[in-house]
Order: sequence, then structure tokens, then C-alpha cells
Amino acid sequence: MAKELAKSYDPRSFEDRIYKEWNDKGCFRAEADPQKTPYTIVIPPPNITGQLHMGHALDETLQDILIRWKRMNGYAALWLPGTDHAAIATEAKIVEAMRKEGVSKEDLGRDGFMKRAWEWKHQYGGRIVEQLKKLGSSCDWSRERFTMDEGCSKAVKEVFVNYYEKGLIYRGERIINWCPKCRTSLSDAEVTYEDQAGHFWHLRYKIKDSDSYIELATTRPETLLGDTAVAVNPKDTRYSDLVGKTVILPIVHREIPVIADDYVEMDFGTGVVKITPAHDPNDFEVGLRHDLPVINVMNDDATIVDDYPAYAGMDRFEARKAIVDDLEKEGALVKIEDHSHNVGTCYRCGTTVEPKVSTQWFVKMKPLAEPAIAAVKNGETRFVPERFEKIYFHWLENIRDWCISRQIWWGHRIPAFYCDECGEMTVTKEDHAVCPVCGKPMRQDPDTLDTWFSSALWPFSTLGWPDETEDLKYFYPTNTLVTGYDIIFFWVIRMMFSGIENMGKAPFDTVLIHGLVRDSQGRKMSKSLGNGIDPLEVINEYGADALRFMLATGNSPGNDMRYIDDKVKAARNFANKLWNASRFIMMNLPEGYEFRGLPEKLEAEDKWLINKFNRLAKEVNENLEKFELGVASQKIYDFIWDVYCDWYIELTKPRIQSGGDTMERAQAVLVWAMQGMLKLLHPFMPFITEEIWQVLTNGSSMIILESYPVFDENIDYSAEERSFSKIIEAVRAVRNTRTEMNVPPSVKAKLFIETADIQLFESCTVFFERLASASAVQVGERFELTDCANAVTDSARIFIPMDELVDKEKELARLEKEREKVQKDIDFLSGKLNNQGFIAKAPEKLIEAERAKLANAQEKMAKIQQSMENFR
RNA sequence: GGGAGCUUAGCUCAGCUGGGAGAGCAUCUGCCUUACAAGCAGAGGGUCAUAGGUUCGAGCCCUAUAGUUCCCACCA
Repeated sequence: MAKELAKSYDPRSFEDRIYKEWNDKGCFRAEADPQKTPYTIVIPPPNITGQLHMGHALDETLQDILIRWKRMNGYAALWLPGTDHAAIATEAKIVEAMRKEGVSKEDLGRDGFMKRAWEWKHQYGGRIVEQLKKLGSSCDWSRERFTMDEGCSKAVKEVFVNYYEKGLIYRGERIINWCPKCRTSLSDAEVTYEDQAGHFWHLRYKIKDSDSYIELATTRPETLLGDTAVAVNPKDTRYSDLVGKTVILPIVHREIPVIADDYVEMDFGTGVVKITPAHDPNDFEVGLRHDLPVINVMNDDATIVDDYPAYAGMDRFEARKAIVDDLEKEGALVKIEDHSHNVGTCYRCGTTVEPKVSTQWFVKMKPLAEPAIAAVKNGETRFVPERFEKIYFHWLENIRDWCISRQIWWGHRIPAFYCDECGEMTVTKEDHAVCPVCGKPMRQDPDTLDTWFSSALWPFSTLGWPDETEDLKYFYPTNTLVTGYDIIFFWVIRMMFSGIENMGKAPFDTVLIHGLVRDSQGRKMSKSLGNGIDPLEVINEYGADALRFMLATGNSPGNDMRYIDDKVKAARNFANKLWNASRFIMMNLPEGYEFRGLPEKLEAEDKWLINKFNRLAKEVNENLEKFELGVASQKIYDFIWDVYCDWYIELTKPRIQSGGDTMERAQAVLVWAMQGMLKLLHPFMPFITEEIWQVLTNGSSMIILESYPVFDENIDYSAEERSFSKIIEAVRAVRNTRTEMNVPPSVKAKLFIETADIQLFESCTVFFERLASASAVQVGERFELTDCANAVTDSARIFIPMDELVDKEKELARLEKEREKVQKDIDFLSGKLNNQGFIAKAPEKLIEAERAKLANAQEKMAKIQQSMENFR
């Protein structure tokens, strides 16, 4: 397989091919292998209706990095993929599509609708999966699941029945959040509150058998139709004589009582509240306490019911206007004030939610929440970053029962059956129930379950539960859950208590939370703003590797980040850099080159590189371990670009050109480091690293299956690294001096290097010729030279004789500037070392280091002063 | 009303358990040096939001303040 790398980096030419190869060869497949340690991530299942957006791209990239890293580390790494049926969201889309065809749900009937919905799923469910593949996601597709597939459905029924039997699920009439557009109930988590400008309508209700009125304020005058009381605070002396009296409800002219309840705040508004138990959660509670009637005034679509002919059929907001008009006519309207208040809206469609009394199914949360809190408190599961634990605790500690029934068809149907004959109800896993009392066939509850009910079971339902499968035993509990902070409430807490309740163990040990990807101005990407960036377009233009690298680099866990095109470009440039570096080393390798390990004999620069690489491997692993993926990728970037490309490759060029043994040894080190870098980078940039790897190894292996570099304790070239750094520093100093003197690289000059490290510098003269424009280099202990520019480091004084080019005044000024800089260092360091407190309390190691620094600075100072003397 | 985050170079952001402030982009100066101009070599640029405190030593820890973003909350 004699392949060659294309002249320029073009990700489109290989990314799809490589993905297919991985997939075809089963590289993503994880087995329950007792020899290995499992590492499991379950994907946050994207909605089947969804398209890949930047949020997914970030989420999947982080997961893929972790999975690939663990896989290379020898774990049985399972990334379990799948999709979510997204009940309300999907049903809304299907209904919308049908509406365009002029078809309604009712036209099709339940069975017909479900058939159509499944067709939709088959048509669009695969789209997002294909998009995930574009990103390089190394999911085990052989285990792909769907929240409504047979297994997940079985798990849902199992859990429902278990909960019901334990008394954790109940059915009852409660006030719930109702979306008039989606025509279904919603859970508390599915309501988002937003501040809206509104009004306070001050109304007066006439007191029966009296000429006086009681004044109150409301933000929702239309609910007056359902008022069944007026409430005041029991301690409020202003109204104490009214309690127990009756007032006449305007417009409706219904007689309702004045009651006393602590819920009413005395110093807010007039201290009087109209009570509408059917349309306000607080009023509902008040109604329960005082045994008030519940009068529902709205239909499912939030139009007024027929009981009020004047407003019947009007939308609630239309009715509001009409009612305010009528109130005014009746003289019941006192005044209108501007008032902004929090309005609950449906998180899917944005419609204002209507509190509504209805019969629904609920999960009793207290007993489930407590162990879920404990699991994080006792460290069984931890959040990264830790601060999200507070959000988690706060939510669980204040949780109310979870309304799980939805009045839609697309979803898991509630496994409860009713006997119309005798009124019996039974909850069962059977598809068709027969009445246990009268033996008649029963009717199944028409409602379906909240989509998050099935997502809550995802970490174990996907592994085969309720069956005791090998997978379940091996891969559960999973390890890392990667998700955005925006769905902690929806999903993370529910998986936590579901896992603990049903499996006895929390579903994961770590919850890695990431932020949102915002637009370049820091705004949330949204359809309505039209500021969304399509990851697929980015991939098409710059490659998946560039997008992934950009998403993984330069941010820290839990923080939002901005999508900036230049950042992707920079990542693409980095890929290009790596591409060209590998092209360079390969074009200098003999045909069919085979790497056979590092040579016995190594040059100073080789040891310098190897030691640096070894430390890099250590740091990358450490940071990945801490979920500091951005730090890890940054370190790899710096190493590849700066250490390997800008220095090491340049350092080897003379050896490559000279041929022979020294060339061969350089080649080996170049290849060794390249392989190591490719492996370290592979989780971040899987495609380019695989492509280069396969060419570099003549197609004999795949990088995805290689083992990840780790710190090698046997390598210790620290001393060599330190000493070779002197050369680098000296080269830099010469370049610097030359640039400051405006000497173009084409003008070569002799160098005289005055140093105590004669051997070291002598063996490195070639580097000064190659990298510092030296025509010849002489190394010695002492030079007496005039008319030279000077380059000074801790370990060397370098003379650059260029008579005609050296302006003595300028050079002296330059040296003076440098002298001042070093003097500052000396002052700072000696100040520190003369500080008794520092000497007494600072760690010994640090004091030693500071002493060494001071010694270096003093040496440098001596050299600068010598050079300055020469000019006087 | 509670809670959290953020404030570091012109811009976008890193900065791990406290030990002389970093990157990318942008700017300026040189370079087509046979891997790469998607590049190379240099340079400039920061009282780390403000005020106190702890410490031998603070971007980092503590307390207040300001600005900003977000989350939660039943004030009609």
C-alpha cells in the first residue's frame, strides 16, 4: 500500500473514506471483555427531527475525544448511540407537515397517525446519525438505540408498573401547566418563564348588601369568570370585618365569599386577591384549603367555554379585552397600571402556558429525589465543574411531583387500563388488559408519557434492562455523561434517580458539563435570530478535524464559548502545518521505510526533543484525566508547532542532507516523535492523524487501534534538555540582535561564541549556520573583539563582527537597554532572597531555584558589562 | 427575592493545589530560507474591574462594591 500524501491538505478528500474504513473494520465496536476495564458513555440522544447544530458538535466532540482516548488506553470503550423520539417536538412537526397537506390528526385517527409518525421517524431518524458520522463520532453503531424501540418500550412499561406498585406513580386531579397550542400538559421543567410587559387592572367588587366595594388588582382579568372567592390576609385589620362576607363578582354577578388566607401578602397591591382555583396554581391551593369550587372557564385551546355566552369561543387574550371593556362599562374598573411580570411559556413552542386543572399521572418525587441528592453528596457521582452540583441540589431539594402524562399520541402510551363497565382501573405490562372485576376488555389510557420518562432510563434501557444482559452487567454504571448545563433539570436529575431506583446504582460516575456555543457576538444561536452556524457547512469548508479542534480548544468546562470563524481557520492551519510536517519527513524517508525504534546513539537535540515529548505525554494524560480537554489540546498544539516544526525539524535538516548514519538516526527520531504526536492528537483530530498514520506506516496499522502515549519513567534527559536549551537560547539571541540591527537574513556573518560550555557549543555550530545566518562559528573561552554586535545569554556571549554595519552608539544603547532589563531581574531576585520571611517560609526547592536564577542573571550582567566595556 | 458565572493585551479566550502574566487573531519590521505565505524570523502591547484584607509572596484565597450574563422563585 504505497500511498503518498497529497500536496496540500484537503480534508474532503479523505474524511469520509476514513470514517467508512473505521466503521467497516469494526473499530468502534466494544465488547464486554473481562480482560479489559469498561469505559462507557451513553450519548445524549438527539431528537429524530433534529439537524446537527453547534451544540451537538461540541457535545459529540467532547465525548469522542474521551472515548477515543480511553479506547487507545486499552479500555473496552463503549460509546452507545441513539436517538430520542422527542414526543411533543416531533408530533408538532408532523402535525405541521400534515396541516400543509390539509390533513388533521383526527382525520387519520390514532393508528393512522402513528403509522405516519413511524414513517417520519424512518425518513428523518437517520439524518442526524449521518451527520454525527461526519463529525467523526466513533459510536458503536451496532448498538444504536431509539427511545421508542422495543427494548426501551419494555423498560418504560417495567418502570411505570414498578413505580405504580410502589406507590411512586399516582393519578389525580391537579393543577398543571397546559400548552394551548400543543394541547397537552407540561411538566414544571418544560415551562420557561420570561419577563413580559403587562398591566395591573385594579377592579372593585361590590360587597353584598352594602354600598361599599373591595378593591383588588389582577394581571389576568379574564380569569375573573372563574373566581370563586376573594382573599385577604387574616392579620390584615383593614379587611378583618369583611372576612366571611360575600361580594358580587362583576359581569358574572356571582356571589362569592371573602376568605382569609396567609398566602395573601398584606403590603402587596391592595392586599386583596381574587381567587381563581381553576387557573392559578396558588389559587388552586387556596381553594383546596377553603373548599372552594373550581370553575374552569377555558377549553383546551384556551378559548372561553360556552358557559359564558358573551365570550364563548373567544381566545383568552381576546376575551381579556372584551372583559376589560365590560368591566369599565359596569364601573368595576378602577384603574390600569403598567406592570411587568413573569409569564410561563411552553419551552417547545413559546405559547403562554395556561394553568389548568385536570386529571393527570404524576411521579411522586420526594422519595426519588433524596437518594439522588445523596449520590452526589457522597461522591458516587460528581459534576465537572463542581459548581453545577449546587444547581442539581437546588432543583432536587425543591422538586414537586412530576406530571408525566401528555395528551399527544407520539410516545409511550401509559400502561393503564380502564373498565368502562365497572370503573375498575389496572396498571399492567400486558398489551391488552381484561377487567379483573368483571372480565370485560379494558380501554387503555389515551395519554402518552413525557418524552423524558424514557430518556431517564437511557443509561440502562439501552444496555438491555430489564433483562440481565451481559452488556448491562459489564457496562453499567456508565462512566461519563457529557451534556450542556441547560438540560441538567430535564435529563440529568431524572437519569440519576431512575438509575438509583431501578438499578441500585447511579448511572455514571462523572457528569461533564459544557456550555453553549454562541455566535461571534456572544448571542445564543437561534432560528429566530437566524444567527446559527451550520456545522456541516463548516466541516465542508474546513474539515471536521478543524471544527473539532476549535470546539475542544481554548475553553474550559462549563463555560460558554463563541463560534468565531477565525478560530476554525486557525485550527485548519494547524492541521495544514501537521500535514506539511509529515510530508516533509516522509519525502526524506527511503521507499518502504520501516520504523524500528529509537536509535541507541542520540544527539543532544534528539534527547532534548524526546524529553520534551515524554513530558508532553504526561501532561496530556493528566489533563484529560481532569477533563481539561482544552488544556491538553493546547499543549499538543504548542508541541507540534513550536517544538517539533519550528525547532526540531529545522535542527535535523543538516543531518538529513548530510546522509549516512546521522541522517538515519535523525529520521528515526523524527518518525518516532511524529508517531507519538499523531497518537496524542488522534482523539482531537481523528481524520488527519489516521490519514498520515496509515501512509507513515505503509498501511500496516490503524491509529485508532494504537495505544496512547504515556509518560515513560525510564526516559530522563532532563540534564540534556536543559543544556541544549542553551543553544536554542543563543540562536534566539543572535536572531534578535540581527533583527534589531536590521540585518537581512541573506547577509551572513561570522560568530564568535564566548562560553564555558565549549564542547556543547562546538558540537552545535552547524545550528548557528543554519538557524542564525552564521557564515562561520568559532567557540572559545575568551575573545577580545571590537566593532561587534553582541548577543548575550546566561551561558554565552556572542560577537557578531560586522564592522560597517555596526553603529557603536546604537549598539551601546541597545546593550544599555538590555543591561537595565537584567538589572531589574537582579534587583527583584536579590530583594526576594534578602527577604527574611521568604527565606524562612518559602519551600526549599523554590529558594534554590531563585538562587540559581539570580546566579544566571548575574552572569549575564557580567557579560553585558564586558561587552559595553569594549565599546568605550 | 434567592443562586451562579464572568470582568486578564485592540479582539476572542487560557492561566491546574498562591511563587516574576500566556496563546490565537489583529498591529508593526524583515523574509518566496527546496514541508508549509494556511508559512518563517523578530517586535510592540496588560496598575489581571475597583477598594480593603490574609500571606514572606495574590490574577489565583477572604470581604465588600460596580458592571455584565445566566439560572431558579407562586407575590396576585
